[in-house]
Amino acid sequence: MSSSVSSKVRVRFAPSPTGMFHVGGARSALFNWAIAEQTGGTFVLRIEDTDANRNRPEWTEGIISALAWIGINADSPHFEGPLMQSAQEPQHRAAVAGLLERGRAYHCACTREEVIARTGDPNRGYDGFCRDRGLTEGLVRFRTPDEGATTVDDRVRGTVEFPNAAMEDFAIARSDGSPLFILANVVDDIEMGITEVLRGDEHLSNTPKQQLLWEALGHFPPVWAHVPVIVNEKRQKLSKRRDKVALEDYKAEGYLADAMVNYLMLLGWAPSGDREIVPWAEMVGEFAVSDINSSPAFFDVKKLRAINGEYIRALSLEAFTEAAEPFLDPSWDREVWKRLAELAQTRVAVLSEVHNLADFAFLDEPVFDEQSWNKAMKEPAAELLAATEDAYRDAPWNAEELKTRLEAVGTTFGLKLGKAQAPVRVAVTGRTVGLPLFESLEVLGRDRTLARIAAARARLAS
RNA sequence: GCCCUCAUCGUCUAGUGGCCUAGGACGCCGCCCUUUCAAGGCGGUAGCACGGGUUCGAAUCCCGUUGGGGGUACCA
Repeated sequence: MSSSVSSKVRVRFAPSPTGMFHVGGARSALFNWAIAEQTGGTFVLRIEDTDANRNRPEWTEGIISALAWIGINADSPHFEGPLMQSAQEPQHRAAVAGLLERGRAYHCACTREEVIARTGDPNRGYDGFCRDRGLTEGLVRFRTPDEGATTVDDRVRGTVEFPNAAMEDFAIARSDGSPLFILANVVDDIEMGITEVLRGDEHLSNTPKQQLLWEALGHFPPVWAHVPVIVNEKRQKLSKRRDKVALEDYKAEGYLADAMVNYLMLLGWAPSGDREIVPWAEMVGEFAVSDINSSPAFFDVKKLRAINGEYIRALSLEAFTEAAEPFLDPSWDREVWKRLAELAQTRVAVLSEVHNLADFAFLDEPVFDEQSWNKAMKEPAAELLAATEDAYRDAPWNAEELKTRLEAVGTTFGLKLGKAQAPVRVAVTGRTVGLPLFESLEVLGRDRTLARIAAARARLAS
């Protein structure tokens, strides 16, 4: 067997471009990226596109931009690729030919029905019928050992033994000669000099087969690390169909990349001490594959939201104002938005929430939330609104003064400010909760404020 | 069915035989602050799946049970 002379760490991330890039993949990529950065090694992106009819070129672009979003940048010196697996087909075929030649693999012409008919057990795997028939066509199977066990040394699971008797002679190439995932994956890893394979747990049962392949191909297997899957509230592996898993959706909702990265790293791994909000550079410094948890982790959006909120609040006002930009209506006056941004920053957990918080300032008239209206517009709302309108007509237009005047109005009705402000808030913003009222009024301006109060009075009267 | 695997508050986790009366965070609840809502501060709720061992001593080691998850394609 040959072994690598170089001690340079080479990891890889090998998604198949068959759908939206999802959070589980993102976490695996992040773990690999952390290893590459920490060791000064290389992260190779390989697109596994051997299943031609399930691939679409645009998915590849999506993967690259999604990786870039979470900081895995193609311009980094640690980044290599993307390599298309399909381009490696000659090497795959050569490997199959070599295995065939050395008797490590053989052609098989059995159909599944025939195998079942022979074994009488649909659950049992292939029975090895064609092993020594010397066929020259049909799919290609790898000859697995009949006895003993294949031992996989995994950095997160420890030593895992797989009895060879339970391992069927698995297929490595289709009848048309095209390579199958299990083979192509190994050949590529060998070609690319991969030293550590960190991937999702769902591949653990492929590992003994792949390890056999590495050895049969004349190489020492890499260091394996299988990270637990991410599950939904029902404790099942996240699925593209059932669960909200697309990284892009989270981005579109207003999750910050840094927050997403921080959260994803916390799924199955923890920084030292009682810390959770940790910048990437620090996490890279202390990340260790052997510290990764071995039990499945639930993707908890509530926690993600909380972390995102922390990151949003940690932003400078300028950065926040800018980050929220994609979530604002194009028609909104950005100067007005700038005055509102400061008030909104502590009140959103995801950026998309700024829209409903700020919209009142840009609409011709507020959109009334019925529940809010019914709750706030009770006695003596009509009179209070009238008094407020009067009090505001000649008021110096600043938040402090507006507050003082409404406070005075409230007093005449025996109401504290908390109660007195409710009808005014609903009249002006349409909702019972929102940004601080007097600052909002200051931004809105006298004319629009008075007009809205008058409109609400009219609506109340009818 | 078979193979593999996992098991600490509802959730993510700390914990690697005595520091554990099990720590932190999210969530939830309460209080304070307060023009609503947040933010912030303070406090509370809640957990070692079960049963056997090993040991002076077990959340930590071993065995079993139960429960969960993954795999079992001429998919990746």
